[in-house]
Amino acid sequence: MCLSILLNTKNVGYDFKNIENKWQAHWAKNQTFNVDNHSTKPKFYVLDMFPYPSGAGLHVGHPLGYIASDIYSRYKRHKGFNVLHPQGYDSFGLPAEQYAIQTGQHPAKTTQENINRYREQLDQMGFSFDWSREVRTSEPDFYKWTQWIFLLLFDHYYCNTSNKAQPITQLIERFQEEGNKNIEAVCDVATPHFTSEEWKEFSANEQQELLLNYRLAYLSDTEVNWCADLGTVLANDEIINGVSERGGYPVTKKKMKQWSMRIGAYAERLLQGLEQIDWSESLKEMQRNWIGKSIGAKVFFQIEGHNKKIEVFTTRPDTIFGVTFMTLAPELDLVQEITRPDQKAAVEAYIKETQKRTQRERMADVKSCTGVFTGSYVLHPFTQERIPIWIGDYVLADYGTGAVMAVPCGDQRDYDFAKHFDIPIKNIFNNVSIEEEAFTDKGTAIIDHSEFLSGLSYKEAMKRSISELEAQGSGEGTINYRLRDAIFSRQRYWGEPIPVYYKDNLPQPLELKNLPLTLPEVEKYLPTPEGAPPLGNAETWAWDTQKEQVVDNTLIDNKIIFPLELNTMPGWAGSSWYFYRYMDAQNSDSFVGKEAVEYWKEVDLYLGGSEHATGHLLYSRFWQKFLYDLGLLPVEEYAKKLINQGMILGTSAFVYRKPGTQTYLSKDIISDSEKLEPIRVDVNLVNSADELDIEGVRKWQPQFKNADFKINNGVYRVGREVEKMSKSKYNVVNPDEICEQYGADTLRMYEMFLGPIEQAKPWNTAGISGVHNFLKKYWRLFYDDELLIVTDDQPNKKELKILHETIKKITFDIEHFSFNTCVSGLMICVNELTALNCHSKAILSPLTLLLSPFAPHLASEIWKNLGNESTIDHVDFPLVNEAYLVEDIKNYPVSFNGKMRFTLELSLDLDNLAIQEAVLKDTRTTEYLEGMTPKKWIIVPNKIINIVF
RNA sequence: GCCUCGGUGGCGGAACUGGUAGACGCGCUGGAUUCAAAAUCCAGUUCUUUCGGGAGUGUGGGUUCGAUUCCCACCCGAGGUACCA
Repeated sequence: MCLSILLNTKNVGYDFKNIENKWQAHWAKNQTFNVDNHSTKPKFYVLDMFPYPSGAGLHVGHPLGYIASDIYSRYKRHKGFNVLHPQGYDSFGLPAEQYAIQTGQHPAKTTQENINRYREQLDQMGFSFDWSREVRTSEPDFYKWTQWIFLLLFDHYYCNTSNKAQPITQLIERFQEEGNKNIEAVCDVATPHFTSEEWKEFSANEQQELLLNYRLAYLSDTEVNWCADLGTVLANDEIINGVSERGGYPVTKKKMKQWSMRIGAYAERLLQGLEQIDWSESLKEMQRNWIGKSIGAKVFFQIEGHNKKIEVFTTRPDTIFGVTFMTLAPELDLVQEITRPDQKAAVEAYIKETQKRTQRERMADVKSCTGVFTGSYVLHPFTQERIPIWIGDYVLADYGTGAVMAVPCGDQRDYDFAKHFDIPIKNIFNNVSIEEEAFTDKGTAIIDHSEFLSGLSYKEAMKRSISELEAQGSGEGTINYRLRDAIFSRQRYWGEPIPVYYKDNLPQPLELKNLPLTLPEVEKYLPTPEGAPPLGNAETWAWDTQKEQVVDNTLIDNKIIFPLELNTMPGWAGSSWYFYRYMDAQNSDSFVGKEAVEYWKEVDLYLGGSEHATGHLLYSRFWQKFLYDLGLLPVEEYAKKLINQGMILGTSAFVYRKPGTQTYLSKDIISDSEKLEPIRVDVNLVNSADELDIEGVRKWQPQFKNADFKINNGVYRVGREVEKMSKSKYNVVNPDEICEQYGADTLRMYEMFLGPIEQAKPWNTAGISGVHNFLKKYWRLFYDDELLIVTDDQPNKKELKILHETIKKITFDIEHFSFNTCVSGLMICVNELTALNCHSKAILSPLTLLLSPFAPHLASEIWKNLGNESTIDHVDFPLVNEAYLVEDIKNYPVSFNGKMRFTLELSLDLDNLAIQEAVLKDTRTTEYLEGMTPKKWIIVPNKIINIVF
């Protein structure tokens, strides 16, 4: 017994613990991966999406992308590049705030603790980060510049003539000269026209209000999900079935004055920019769809007996004669104005109902058809027919104008609505039946019963209807984007303060020299009893315009001292530009120094999850384009290439409780008819055969202390389910334990071996021993126990072939981010060399370099023991010598007449590239080829052979 | 609902532009070594079979001499859906 314990604890041969401690200390001491902004080497910037430091610590899903980017960074260093590979923390966020609400601890404190834990875990895995450039979005030194960018956005408008952002001062000058009638600028729809004289007569406040309609950061009334009981605004994410996830309180829509970003101004450029970047086609497609460009027309419908017109956007102006009703989004202000007294009650009730539904529910629900008639009519622009106005929640207020002209014969949604409410349907298509469903095929449509449009195709009718609408002033051709302006206010504590104070209810920006405007201390992190954001709890949160500093609220006189903004910025603010800060993290004069940004320019490889496709990855492109317009950044797209890593899923474990009892049935003795409550248990209490550690569970949670576990054949078997890895699901697997048991190199290789980097996959430690065994086997190529057994023997051709095949494969696979097949390739190589009993230094030395990006600790140790003076980290990667590969290639893929392919076994006369003998290997095709005699053979070594008949 | 991605042995996955499906690893089976265990090594392992073969890459069709790969329809799973990060 004693003996076996002794033997088990002694690590024979590959002692990963010592090796890893040694090299991590070496890297830290020598700052091996700190990178210089002045280098003669070509630059390469590898960026990870920085983590949010959560209280659960880093789990095995986090490092997946970091390992991949680290492999690539190390590879690039071996290829002679000056590699910038930084890391930092996206340290503002909701969870820290919620923890603060529960415990009263300052979020800065818990964030710092979490960061310390993350750092420890990251260091343990041997990443080659340049930590001297670390950034944290919640540090005043960093958010000073986030606030500065906000001020820049506030100070600019989007000029459609120069097609870029321009200073607001320029706009003011033009207003003074000519008013706003001829100005091509992106602004709010409702902005009235004024002349130069009128502008000059406006009061200063009136002018400021008008300018807000043009600023890229602006204030406007926006709808939010309001939960009165929690006293806070909720994300759609936090709402389940119309009630809050926490507590189950009702949620309603509420209008609030909020900061927004005019991202819509950049819609077209965000779309066009996708063409220049090497991102996956699927991700670009997601962004395209999110931006949602559609070409169509605005049409104005005169409201009967009213001086107003309703503006609609339609992609099908060709079907304008098929309009039989109009639908408005229930939340439009206009609805109140036009509702007739006899419909008032029904409309009000309907609006109330809609307020309970989230937008997502409304979009997801296509089956039920709901709506109410307002009692009012609009007039058709061409026929002057009366068209009833309805409201319906399938129309969304923030897409287009929130109003649609309904053409039931040409749109299925309108068709269903018309059928349901018995509204007439007009068929305006030639020779098409609309008895069963709407006719939506644009390709074959011929318009009929439509005056001047009759007989025209879709394309012709589109053109003609737009020109007719324009001629009579009741519409115009236009382009609409689905992309909405981004709401920028958050009623939270733990975010960047918006550097603005209010004078006469108008926002006044601070200046750069006043930044950072640091977060005030508060007693409570909840909203105030009056419903103001948490910053409303601060006692020192007023701006003294003379002293230019934050002072006590009691001093507010609205002459010199004014109240500061209470909202904070959203999570995406800091993450929209952090990658530039890494280039020059210590710079206190600028967000990034000119020299640094000229050198690094842009990110060459960006790695992160695809869940950010339409959030972070769009917002950051928007800010990039804006800062580029101002001449602050050298490129319009910041990330040349992007790889999305798939999420690692956890395998949760369940025990099954009989309702109302403390009896739990083993999974294998449950009959189908039994209704049981599945309860999650910690996956760490279950072994690989799904057997539960019953005693462990009893200790784990009090509810199981006296539970009755019904076992089968002596074991309790749990149920399994794959879902998102999360602390609350008790399925988190921590990398620390694996590092402890197998070492970081094994963890790194195993995570890569698990599958393609871009694919989502469940975490399963079952195969980890295979990778660990590989590293042990690798070690044994070099050492007999502790003694180096590498020889100076000349390698034979077979060994050289194995090595060069592997070099070729690894190089190709790293460059294509196929790290799982890299690991396989290395395994095959080591197996073959072991079988040949190869210990030749000429083979093993380059092989060490191949291993280095994947298992850097082990590679470093071996490299040093091979007698190399320099450490392995910046040594040249081995090059493939094709000569070793060509030699005995026998199997060539063959194509006939450039079309068919199969395999041919050839004996080649390599000197003349002539075929000596050819044997068809693929017998299934011989039948087809019978009687055909080749006229010409075209041979390209290592490529395809073409045979022309 | 909509957008994007995925579905291959008991498991993770491989298969380059359509050409011997299941590389590599796990697990399992048998063997060697060992007093025994660990570790290591060797052999086998898609299913089925009357041992001739037959079936097989989510389902149903299509294109092709030939389909995991291309096209159409469907089913299931994951991510996103605008205040989680």
